[in-house]
Amino acid sequence: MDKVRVRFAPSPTGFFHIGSARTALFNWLYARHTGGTFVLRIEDTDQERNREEYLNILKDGMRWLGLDWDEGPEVGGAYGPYFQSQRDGIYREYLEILRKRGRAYDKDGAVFFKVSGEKQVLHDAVYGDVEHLEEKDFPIFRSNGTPVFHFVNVVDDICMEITDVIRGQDHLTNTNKHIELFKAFGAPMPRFAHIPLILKSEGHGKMSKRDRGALIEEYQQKNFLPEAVRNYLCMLGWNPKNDREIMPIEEIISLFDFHGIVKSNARFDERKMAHFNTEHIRALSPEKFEKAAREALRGKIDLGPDCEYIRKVFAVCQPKVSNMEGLPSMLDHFFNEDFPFDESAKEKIFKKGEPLARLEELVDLIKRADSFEHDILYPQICDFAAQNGKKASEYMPILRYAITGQAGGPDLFSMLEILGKQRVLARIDRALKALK
RNA sequence: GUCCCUAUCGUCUAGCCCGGUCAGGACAUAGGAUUUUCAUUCCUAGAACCGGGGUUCGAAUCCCCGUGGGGACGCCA
Repeated sequence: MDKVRVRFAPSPTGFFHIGSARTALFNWLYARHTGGTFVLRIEDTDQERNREEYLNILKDGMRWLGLDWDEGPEVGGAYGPYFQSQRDGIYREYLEILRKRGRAYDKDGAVFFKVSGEKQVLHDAVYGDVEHLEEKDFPIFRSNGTPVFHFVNVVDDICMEITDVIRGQDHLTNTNKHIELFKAFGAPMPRFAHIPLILKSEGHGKMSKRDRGALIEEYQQKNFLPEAVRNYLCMLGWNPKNDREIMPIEEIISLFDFHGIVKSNARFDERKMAHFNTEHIRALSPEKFEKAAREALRGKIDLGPDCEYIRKVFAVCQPKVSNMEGLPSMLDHFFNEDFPFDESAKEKIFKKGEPLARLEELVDLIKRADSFEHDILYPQICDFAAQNGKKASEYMPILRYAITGQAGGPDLFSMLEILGKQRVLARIDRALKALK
């Protein structure tokens, strides 16, 4: 069997849509699974709508998702150029072939392809055999002289020796036009594999640009883990048939094939996406977590250079983080003694009892404590509460609030240990004054 | 309107090809347990074979017809 060559052929006329991203992903997976070549080809024949910035967003999004291409813009390759706007000469040559064979004719200043009038059968790797009749001749060159999608798509797939066309199911009936063209050129037909569409999480139709979660840049901005987004996208329309979902990409690559692709369209679910993100964050090594956290905190909290303190802070926070968006508020107090006291948290803590009185009682104990180690201070405070005939839960929440300004967060005693006696006492003092 | 695809819990899905399992997993939801803080974790529960015909001893699984959902019918890609 020939070496697999697949391509992702977006047109840079909009932002990087989640559906496009998944098409790119499936192509990439198949290339990596088979040891084949992943080509990035830019279909920029519609001059009206193409914009340089969209191309950058696309390339940036693909790199972020780890979808590296073997041929295409920036990396080059033996089948270039990889921009359709630069392949005009090639399209003219192919047009001549069709003219000579009597399959192309002029009409209204445009050039039309003459269809065979015969029903074509597509042998789709996912959907099986699909019969369809293309009834009408269709334009292949516009009256302004530029070639049309169906034509350039097929010509390029022939020139670039694409073996497998993996694309959205919205192209299923278009494929008929493409089959006609391949046959008219006498070119070998690639294998087709259409993949189901991603539907809106609510309402009708497929995911559109305006839907929440539809653009890859949203996830970049919210500091989702790219491997989490990629993992979730893998499971939308494909599955390994072994009940596993959270998986390293290497495992997915080794398992990926057309057999696992589902035929019915999938509804996007941002909660499940969030779950994948949380799982991937928790699974990060300390080093990778620190790297991701630093990225998420850039411009928000100045951490300074790497040090033991930062590593400890990250270590207690990582198991509590569900998404990187919440990280700045969770970490703020570790790097800022003037941290704010959260109002809604205050309400919750002051709802019953006399938390400030309890806090004052703790001051003495903390002053006398000769160790701030988690395993020593923890029982001490429990004992202290018992001696006073109170529950430890009357002391802990207000202490947490005093030293962090929040009602939740990492384990209290781990934080006390990291902060140390002086800072804790100063914070209690500050809280006592601020909350009176 | 014409054509094409599709149909299992609210959602993503396994099972279907090669009929026989209490129809399995995950997210979400609701309870509970543990953790004298916070969260995690764990357990449990509810929750589906679109409808109707057929074939068969037996249908989620095969066939037909409806219905629902999606897509394509551009000098967009």
